Amino acid sequence: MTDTKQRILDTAECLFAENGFAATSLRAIIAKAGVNLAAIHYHFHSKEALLEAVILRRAAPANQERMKLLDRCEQDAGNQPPSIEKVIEAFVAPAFRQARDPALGGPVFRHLTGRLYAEGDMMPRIIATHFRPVLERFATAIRRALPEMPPEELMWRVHFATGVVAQALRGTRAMEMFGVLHEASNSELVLDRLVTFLSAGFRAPVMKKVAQRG
Amino acid sequence: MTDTKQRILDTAECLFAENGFAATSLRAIIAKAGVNLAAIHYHFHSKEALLEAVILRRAAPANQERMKLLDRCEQDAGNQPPSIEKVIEAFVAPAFRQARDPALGGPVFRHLTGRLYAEGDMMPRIIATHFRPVLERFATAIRRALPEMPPEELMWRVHFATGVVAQALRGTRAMEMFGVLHEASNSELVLDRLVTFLSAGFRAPVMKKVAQRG
DNA sequence: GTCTATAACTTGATAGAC
DNA sequence: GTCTATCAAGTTATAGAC
Repeated sequence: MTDTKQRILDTAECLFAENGFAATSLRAIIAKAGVNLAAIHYHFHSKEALLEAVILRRAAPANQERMKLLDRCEQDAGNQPPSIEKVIEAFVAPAFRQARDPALGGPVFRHLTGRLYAEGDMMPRIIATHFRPVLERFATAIRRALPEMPPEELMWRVHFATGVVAQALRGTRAMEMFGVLHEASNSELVLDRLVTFLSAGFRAPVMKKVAQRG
Repeated sequence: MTDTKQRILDTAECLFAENGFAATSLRAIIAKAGVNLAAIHYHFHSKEALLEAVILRRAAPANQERMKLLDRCEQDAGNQPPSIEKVIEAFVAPAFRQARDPALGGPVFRHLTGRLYAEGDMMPRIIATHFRPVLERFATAIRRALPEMPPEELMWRVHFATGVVAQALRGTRAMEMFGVLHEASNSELVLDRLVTFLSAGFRAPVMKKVAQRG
């Protein structure tokens, strides 16, 4: 990959994560990257295709790792389904591992992922294309880990959990707003905290009011 | 309030919720509202001031109701702090109540709130101005409801919970992506599900690994 | 592959008639 | 209060020289 192309990808990743897709102009990217405007259209075709390239570069390996981790969980568990803790960790860990590796852009892409998850409907095509297979596989694993849970209830919990993951990935700037000191958000501890919080939510007994209606 | 002004507010609310702030042009608003471009600049001063007006119109009464509900919880509980369930419900219920009232714009503003929560850092000034007092009051209530929880851990759980609330408010379009049938998201049941999920997350025992480090 | 130049269009904002 | 007309700047994208 040429140096120019890579610098464009890096800079775009950074600015999309920082300001969002719509609010980031190509000219802001070329200014920070020190490249020519036409170079973007040469290497990528359009602004949207650039975003897709940015996503794919990091999401593809992360999603492969997610699948591999889930494979291993299911092997280790033998005939039984893996616990909800293991499934959640398999899904979230790759993003944190990536964030700790400067060669993979450090925490920048994690922020971008968080933003994309959170905006969600803003770029449904891209999300659906590159995340759907992984998400469906994990949805199945979650169903198997909690076979007693009514499907409708489980769907809602997955929905809620998506919000947690997005928030956790996006980082802690929201917390800083309140002037709270806190540990680095790529700490291993955050992953543990996340798994604890989510697993408890998933395992919570179904409310009677809800269960009666189905 | 003039009819024009109100139509601008309604339409802007709708489009900001649908497409985000940056991606919504003033001309898209005037087209859908059937008003003149200059009218926006006459009634509001700028695009950003329009957003703030949109937010304030709904957030102010909702936040007042949040405070009132929390007051009542604390009265009912006497000397003891109210349970985490009650605190969470006091915070979230007004948004759902508002969403069920067509006179208050129905679910539209709830979607917008969810988006603002989720984008978070995108409009920190507005969020900080209009939500900070409420959030600080509720943070205190949560601390009192869970006095055993180490403050650092609690901060993270509040951070995670913010993501859940944002996701729940934003609605279910992310779920629809997977073709799942589901009940209406302004159902009373969703509120119960949300409270159940979040309370369980908050009450989860602190992991040993985390507790050791503080 | 990289550049300049520019087309073609959209944006937020304003001036001034009515 | 509401309109038309317009500004100045910024946008994505392209054509064509090198």
